[in-house]
Amino acid sequence: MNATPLHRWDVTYREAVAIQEDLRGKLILRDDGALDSIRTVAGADISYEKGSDLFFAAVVLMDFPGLGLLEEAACSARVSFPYIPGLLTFREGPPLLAAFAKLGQTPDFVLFDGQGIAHPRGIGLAAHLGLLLDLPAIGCAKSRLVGSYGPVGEKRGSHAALICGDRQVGAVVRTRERTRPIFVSQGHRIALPKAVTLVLSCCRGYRLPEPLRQAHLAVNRLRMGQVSAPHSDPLAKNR
DNA sequence: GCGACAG
DNA sequence: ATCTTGTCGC
Repeated sequence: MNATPLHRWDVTYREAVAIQEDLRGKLILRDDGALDSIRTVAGADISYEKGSDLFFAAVVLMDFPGLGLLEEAACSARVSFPYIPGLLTFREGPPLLAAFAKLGQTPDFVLFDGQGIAHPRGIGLAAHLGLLLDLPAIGCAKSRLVGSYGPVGEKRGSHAALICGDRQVGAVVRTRERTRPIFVSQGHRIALPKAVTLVLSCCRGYRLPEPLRQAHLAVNRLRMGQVSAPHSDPLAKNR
């Protein structure tokens, strides 16, 4: 019955690959009905000090399409899995999921800073975590992991297909003029056209969509040990 | 064997 | 990702 082994994070390289190969088939790459009436969006990011195994993760929840901050959840955690291209999920996944667990509300879709299916085994961080969270998810990477693409138009909103093998695995999107494009790919429960549209509607004059920008700012404030939220200490629930 | 390589 | 200083351009 249970063809899927229990998911584990303390794995070897080989086990991690096996988990990815097992989970990739469970991804849903079509638009989900939940995307018909979007009210909220979340963005998540990680930050840590060089050479340290103490990671900080933050998730911001914003209303959509207004993009006003609704909630912020954060967490710190020890990480031992090294950075290996293609296995980023096993390094950043646990802290990110811990932060999501503290979020009071469930977002209608999530933006991750990493690849969705534009990945060697078709399941990057955004796809993997979208699947585990069972939420529509989109991968927004700042650089390429796999695939090739042609020139991207100069205007905001222009995009080129990201091709890997004989498949389109994503889109290279110009979210801001005179700035390098970002790599958008399906994570889970969403089709590519909608993913591109949503990412663009989350941009507010910056290269990165607002949920990811805010999560990035939040996680860095956190690491710098600053008091950020007006109402609560993001790490208060840890104590 | 060599180059590529999300964060 | 992080480190690191100044600097060029809109």
